[in-house]
Amino acid sequence: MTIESLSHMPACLGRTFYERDTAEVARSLLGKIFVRKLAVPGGILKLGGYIIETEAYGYLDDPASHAFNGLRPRNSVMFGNVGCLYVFFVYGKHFCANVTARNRDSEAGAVLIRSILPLAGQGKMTKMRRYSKNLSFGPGRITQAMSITPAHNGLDVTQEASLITIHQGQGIVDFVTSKRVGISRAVDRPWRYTATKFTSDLKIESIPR
DNA sequence: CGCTCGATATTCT
DNA sequence: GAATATCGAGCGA
Repeated sequence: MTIESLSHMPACLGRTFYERDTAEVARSLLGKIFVRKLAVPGGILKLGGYIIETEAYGYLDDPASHAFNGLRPRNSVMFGNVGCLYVFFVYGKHFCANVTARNRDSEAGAVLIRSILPLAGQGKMTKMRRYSKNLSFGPGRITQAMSITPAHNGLDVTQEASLITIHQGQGIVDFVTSKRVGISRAVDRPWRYTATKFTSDLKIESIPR
């Protein structure tokens, strides 16, 4: 199955979807459809794809989380409403996109969107990337391919009218859990989730690096 | 294929 | 001053 256009999408996921344990939301986001509406001459172009890799970042229980040391200018969105986009700048060069999520007992948390399997707008994403055919496997590559910047920090992804939304997808039939990458603290937490098979006949051989 | 390294803003020590 | 939720170039095999 392939989706040529994203013009007939189910309603985007509501607030309550993100009001659960951060790790549970991270796992649940696998197979959902991430949509970026891009203003182009003549209308709106939809870029989108299946979320196939995520990581959960908590609060006081997670020394690797930006929120661990408390509220700062950069991480303030992690302490705000759930279902909002948290975009941050890393290594002086790249942006990473997260969605805030936590249960009612926690005060901060977010899910890093690490990889997306493109379904629509591949041509535009290729132009945005320019230097690589790897469109959207890796958090920095996703933000470049879909033109996501700190200008979108705090965006509410549960509102249909938002430039970035997340929708119900086909679901997945299998995924693997592993350790998070690119961190040096709390390295043993199994809070990375990678889809390995979808309910449709889509095939994911492996995520190229 | 794998390894090393530069870029360089924000935060931490 | 050091580390960092990354990526891609340059190198050798």
